[in-house]
Amino acid sequence: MSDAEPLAPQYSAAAIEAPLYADWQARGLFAPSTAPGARPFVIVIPPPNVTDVLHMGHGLNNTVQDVLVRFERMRGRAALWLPGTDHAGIATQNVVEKLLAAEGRTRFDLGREAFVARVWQHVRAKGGIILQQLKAIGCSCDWSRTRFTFDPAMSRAVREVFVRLWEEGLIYRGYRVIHWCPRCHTALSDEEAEHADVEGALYYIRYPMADGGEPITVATTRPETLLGDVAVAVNPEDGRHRAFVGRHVVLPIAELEIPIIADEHVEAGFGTGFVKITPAHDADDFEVGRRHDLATPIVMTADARMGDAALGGKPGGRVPAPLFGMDRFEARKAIVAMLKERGLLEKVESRLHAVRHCYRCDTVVEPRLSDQWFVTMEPLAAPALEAYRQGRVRFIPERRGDEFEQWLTGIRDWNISRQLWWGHRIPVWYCDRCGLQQAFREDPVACPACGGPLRQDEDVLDTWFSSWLWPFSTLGWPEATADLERYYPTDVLVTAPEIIFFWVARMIMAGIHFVGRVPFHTVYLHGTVRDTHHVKMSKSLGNGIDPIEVVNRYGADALRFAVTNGLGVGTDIILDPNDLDTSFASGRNFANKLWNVGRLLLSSLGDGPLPALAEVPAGELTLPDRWIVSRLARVARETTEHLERFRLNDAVGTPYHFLWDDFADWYLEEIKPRLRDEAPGGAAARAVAAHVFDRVLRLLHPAMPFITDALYRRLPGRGDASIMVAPWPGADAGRDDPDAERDFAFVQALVNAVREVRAEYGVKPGAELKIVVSRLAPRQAGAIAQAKDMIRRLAKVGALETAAGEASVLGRVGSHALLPDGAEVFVVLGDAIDVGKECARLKTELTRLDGQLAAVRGKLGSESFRTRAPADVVARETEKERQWTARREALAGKLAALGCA
RNA sequence: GGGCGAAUAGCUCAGCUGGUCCAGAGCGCCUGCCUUACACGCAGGAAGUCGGGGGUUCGAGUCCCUCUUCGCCCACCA
Repeated sequence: MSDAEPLAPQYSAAAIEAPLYADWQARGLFAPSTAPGARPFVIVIPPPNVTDVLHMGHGLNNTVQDVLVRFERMRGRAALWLPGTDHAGIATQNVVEKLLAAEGRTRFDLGREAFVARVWQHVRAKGGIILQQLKAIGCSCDWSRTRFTFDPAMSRAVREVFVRLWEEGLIYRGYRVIHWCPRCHTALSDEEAEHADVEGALYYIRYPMADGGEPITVATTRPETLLGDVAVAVNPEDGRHRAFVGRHVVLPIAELEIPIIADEHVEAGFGTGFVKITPAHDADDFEVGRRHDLATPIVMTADARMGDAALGGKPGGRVPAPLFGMDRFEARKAIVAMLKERGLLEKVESRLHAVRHCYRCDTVVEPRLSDQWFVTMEPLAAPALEAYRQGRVRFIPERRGDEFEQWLTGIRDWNISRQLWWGHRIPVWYCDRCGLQQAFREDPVACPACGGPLRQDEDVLDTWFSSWLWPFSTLGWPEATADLERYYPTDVLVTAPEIIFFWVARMIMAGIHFVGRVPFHTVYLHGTVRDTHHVKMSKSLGNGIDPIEVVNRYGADALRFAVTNGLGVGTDIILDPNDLDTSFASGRNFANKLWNVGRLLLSSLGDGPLPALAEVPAGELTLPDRWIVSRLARVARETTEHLERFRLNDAVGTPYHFLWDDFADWYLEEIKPRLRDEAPGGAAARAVAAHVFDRVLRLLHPAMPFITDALYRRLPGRGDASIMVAPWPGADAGRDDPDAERDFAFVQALVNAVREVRAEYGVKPGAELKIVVSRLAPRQAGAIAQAKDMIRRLAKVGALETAAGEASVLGRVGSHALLPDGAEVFVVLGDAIDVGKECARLKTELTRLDGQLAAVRGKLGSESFRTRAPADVVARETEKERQWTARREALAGKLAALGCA
């Protein structure tokens, strides 16, 4: 890739992107600058699951990060974007278990060691594909620092953190009801058990009184847990039922006598007022049971089949033979049928209710009583809340901070143990001889207390227990490395809002607790990629768009343009998976436009070095030159500000419209004749065009890295320098020139007016017209004089006359159009004129003007407006009224002259 | 059940501190052009009661209330 190669006539993303990426890598441009004084700017990637393949969500997430990183790199920061992957405990284990299932085996057939080896084998063979795919979309990550949450170094950080928390007394073992996924065979945290509405039923079941009295009725959505009931509870304040407390009922099917108790937990007004208490199968009931010292019989196995845990693998006890081994949902039906048969089913009401589901496999989660490891979160949450309230970490959009705050305020302890094999094994050892139970930094050989043999806890840690350390474990913590010193804390975290609690909040807590500083000052939460029905894109729903396919068809730049251009702060991205052409048309079109602008310029700029803009004598700059340079100044400022405010849509849209609407449609059209050999003004035009194009390429580079670099390198005098490290256009990008902007706007209005008349009257495209521009202010006359050739060419005008006052050419042979500040243009059409049509045209204009005038006069006529509105607003309205009145008079004059009715 | 957000052209969205926005863009649509950078283009154009209703204000797409519809987050009423 060098500037010696000519630009291909046809833009081909495929032809430029891969070689450029290889070149960036070969030059080491992704490593943070070591220039003295370069302040670091750091982003750590939200590590995708190691076995993931890129989907649009990743495409969006990583494009945003790359835009920010490239922007700051160009601004001279020592930009580091640290990449990596997550071992993703449950997800990855599931993937390999599925592979085994295809072979007709389970992980238990292999055993723990062989299974873990198998997962590693899979990860080594198939893992990390996604990192290669990130390269295809142009991500400028420092690949030399790639991390994996299961790397030895990361594992060491995990171990250190666990032991520290242990030493601080913040880790404890708890026997309680947790969320259990019967399919994944593991406990889940509260966050991993997601609510989803399910069409269910409320079953009203009669429990006969042990003393033969009238049966009571209990309402439940989960009849299958009935066998685990140990009591029926009523609210102590419930007048209707208070008398029942202390009596006993006969638990149906199990045929056991259980007491009726009183507990605050029961809502008196709800249902029948009687609630079955099943401590081993419901978290609330567990608390009730604890308060009343009740037994906790387990009647379901780990895979959610009926079975009395007390009896091991045998039927009996609370679970009678016909139900034994039955799946929970089958059992629900069976138990309901049995109750019905016995006349104990009073009624069934269908009901929509929220049921928790496994976030990895979507199986309905089963509350399960078991021993698990927990982290006491409150002491970690308090400093995080304080940091947030002090503004040491902010959220974009801001409202997401409220969610964060709310969650931290009511934080619950974190269940960190998983009954999986793929993950960081819990570093706790047990001594069966002396009962020691302790966490170790290094694997122990024998019990430090009694010298007896030790066995390690079988469970592994929640995958998020390694993720929450990511911003500092990746930089070498717990070692005091140079990287940690230089790059921590990081700057911005870019991620999806659904991960705030899983990850963002915990990283903030961990950063403060273990390193002493918030891990990033800004959390930018972008939207979700959805289809045209606003359904989140996902592989399982089949409504996804494969970003790699988009790259192959339209290029990474088109992909990136499309996602950033559609990205308002906090809004979702809607794309149509059934119409890639439409979804990515604007990006593809724009890339093509850029390419062709490049072709035009490169064929005209010559090979020699061009003078810098500053070296062109001011006197040689024409009105269009000054105009485009002034526009550029503003566009550079605005683009910078949009990026600083994370308004990516505007950050892309601003240079897009400048390049297309101003630079290509007007400026390039204007300078075409000047670009011909030896044409007057050519030197200035070349210098200005090269300057402006160079700068707009830089402004677009963060969003469209490939095509901008491909073009930039070929600009004269660039040698082979990459735009990646070209300075970001600052105050020196252009030169503000309000006069030039106003004058050029007038010229544009004139050209547009003539074009409209041409279209209106169907004038042949090639035909040159005569126009007379009249009622000109001196400044406007000057503008026309400066842009005469351009007006002739762009409006196809053969003869251009100007007049300070009223034009002498009037009558029924042309069309009038009004220009800014009272000027007007008369387009001579000769016989082509249609008086009726012209009258209609002018009348439409008059009607519109009258409407505006009425509005502004209404305002000015209002006493309250003149006294209460700010003086500058009143002045503005007064000026409007003056101008519009003048226009109206001019229009009325034309109508009269034409003899319109 | 609690909290939050959004409703602007056929579609996807801008419209940032209420007044130069007589309501904008991209895609789509209509008309005319292959004008030697680009038809993935050029020029022109049609298209919106700014979800409904009420209010605040001299003035509201922009602020407040309410209704409707979508969406998100949280949640132990079985």
